[in-house]
Amino acid sequence: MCFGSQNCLGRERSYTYSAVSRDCPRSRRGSDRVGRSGRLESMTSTYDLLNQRLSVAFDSLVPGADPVLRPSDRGDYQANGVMALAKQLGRAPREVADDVVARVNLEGIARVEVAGPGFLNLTLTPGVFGRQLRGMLDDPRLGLPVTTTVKTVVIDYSAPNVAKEMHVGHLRSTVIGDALARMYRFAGHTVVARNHVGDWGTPFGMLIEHLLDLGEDEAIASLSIGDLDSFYRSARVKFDADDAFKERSRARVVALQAGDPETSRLWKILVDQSVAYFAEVYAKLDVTLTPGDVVGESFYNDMLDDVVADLVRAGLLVESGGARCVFPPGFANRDGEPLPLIVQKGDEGFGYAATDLAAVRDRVSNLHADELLYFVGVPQAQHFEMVFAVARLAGWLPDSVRCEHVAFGNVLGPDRKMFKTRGGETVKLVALLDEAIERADAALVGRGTELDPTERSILATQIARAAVKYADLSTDRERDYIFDLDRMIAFEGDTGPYLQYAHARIRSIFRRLGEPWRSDAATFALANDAERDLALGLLAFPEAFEAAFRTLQPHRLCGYLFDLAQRFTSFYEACPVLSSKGALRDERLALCELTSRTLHLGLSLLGIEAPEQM
RNA sequence: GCGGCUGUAGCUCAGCGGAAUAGAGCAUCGGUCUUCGGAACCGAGGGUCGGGGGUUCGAAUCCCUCCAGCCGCACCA
Repeated sequence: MCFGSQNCLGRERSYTYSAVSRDCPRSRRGSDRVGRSGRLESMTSTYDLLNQRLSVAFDSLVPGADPVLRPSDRGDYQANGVMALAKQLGRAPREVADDVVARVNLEGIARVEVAGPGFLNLTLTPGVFGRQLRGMLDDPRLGLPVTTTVKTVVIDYSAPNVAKEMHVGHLRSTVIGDALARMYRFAGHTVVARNHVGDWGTPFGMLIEHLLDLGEDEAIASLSIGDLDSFYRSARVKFDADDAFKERSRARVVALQAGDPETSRLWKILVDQSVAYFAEVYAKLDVTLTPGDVVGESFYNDMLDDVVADLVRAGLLVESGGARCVFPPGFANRDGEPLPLIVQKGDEGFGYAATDLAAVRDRVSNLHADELLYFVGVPQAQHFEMVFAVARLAGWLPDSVRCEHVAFGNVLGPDRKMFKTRGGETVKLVALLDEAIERADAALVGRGTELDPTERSILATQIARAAVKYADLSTDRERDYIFDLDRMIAFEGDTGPYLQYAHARIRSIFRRLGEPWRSDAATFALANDAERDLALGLLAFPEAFEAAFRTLQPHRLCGYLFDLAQRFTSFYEACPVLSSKGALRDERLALCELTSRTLHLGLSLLGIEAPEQM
């Protein structure tokens, strides 16, 4: 049975692949180049290059020993693994260090020296700089690899509620989830985005009755302008104050659950209007979610009986206090008694645990997911632990499937309390974005921009989005974070606009250049320290991406990009580009080109635009 | 009570698969500017890494304990 649009949309969609982001360079997949040998080869990052060579030497002393290679302020990189190795071997660290140096082959790659208790400080050769930078220039992916084992990854994020306004609480899930979705797609995986909207449950009785009271046309008009909160609130007020309305609402819930056609039609109106509204918000946020990704709770209605049947068959379902529960081992309530996951409530209704279980089951068995990622706030940590535990007990979730609750902290106001308006209400997401846009626009005006109002408004929107998203993405997900518009929109320091500005300045250089420029002739002498520092920063892009991707922590990529932007502005101050001549000019232009592309790609992986001018 | 998260410079945060002087942004103070976009750059001051123990040649990082704050803990999602 197909209740409504979401269900249909969900099924209509091919399960294999959904939205490609507007700027997600999936189409640019082309890093696999045909090398001199004629084989398909992918660029090896500088870090990997060093690590591979060092590992050979370490491995010859103790199999599998890790060089512990890190960026360094003493050299370009340092390897700290010698001390641990020495301990295992029971030898003096300096002696082991000398031994490693004697065994390692870094010919033409780096100079090594032993320092301190046994550090290996590595200084890259000019030759390796030249080769690696050239490799990046010729690679649209700038050295970021494409996976050789494509996985199907289900990313569950955003999850607003039907007939309810999206508020700041949805911001983090939406922004962080979207960034990871983009990163996964870029890495070559198949992403199935799932927007698990709240489209089912008892509130829908009152919402439908309220819709009828208003009249359909009136209700649609009210919902389509995005005034969801007042719609919901009005329904709630009537429900609390009017017994007759309350009675109608209850009856309506029963009708909805029974699949009454007229009730389903009315329900669908609510859902459709809300989904259309969400799409507007996503567009405003520049997030890749589409209505096709909406697969709400109701989608799983038909599967709940099977979920229960499976649990019964597995002997896991226990009746307790009138409800049907599973007691996964290791969870206790406040009295120290086993804590249940309530699958079916005493009134026989299903709660969110049942839906979440059905979703796991569906995503593994029907979508053939290799990974399940849930971008949901940290307060739900225990809930997900229990759901995953039960799913494993029930056999729906094999160990081979990576399943993670990618939690994030709350959004707090500048007073460190949950972010609310003066009146204590949740802050609408659109109101927040509009405010940011207004401030960005005012900043543009204040700077005496020459853009016409239309261009200016587009730019202000891009800047505002960058400010808000970067602020959210650039700190460790799991911590609560303080939403302070003043700081994030300041355009100074570690902010999205600063990164955009760095990028725009580079683009400006190429605009001034007038003629088209090709990097083919560029070579890298890196005579100036600022040039070398910038180059070193450029080479580190693959590690930064890899770290952010592997740990599902976009803030690592943010930190890298900010560092790169700083290296660039230092270079920009110290090294005139356009007024330099000959090979030096080409070299500097090439560094500009690479920096520009790295910032652009890096930001796009975070879901942040990089305008050509600001 | 049990479980989880957090505590690093005045403020906001990195760093936490242990490593050589604990980093950044903002704010403060001082410099730079007839040159590619000053939304910039260079520099300075500012920290008993919540307290205390322990492991280690070496701890912000690992272990124990205490303190403070936030969150979750049976039919709302």
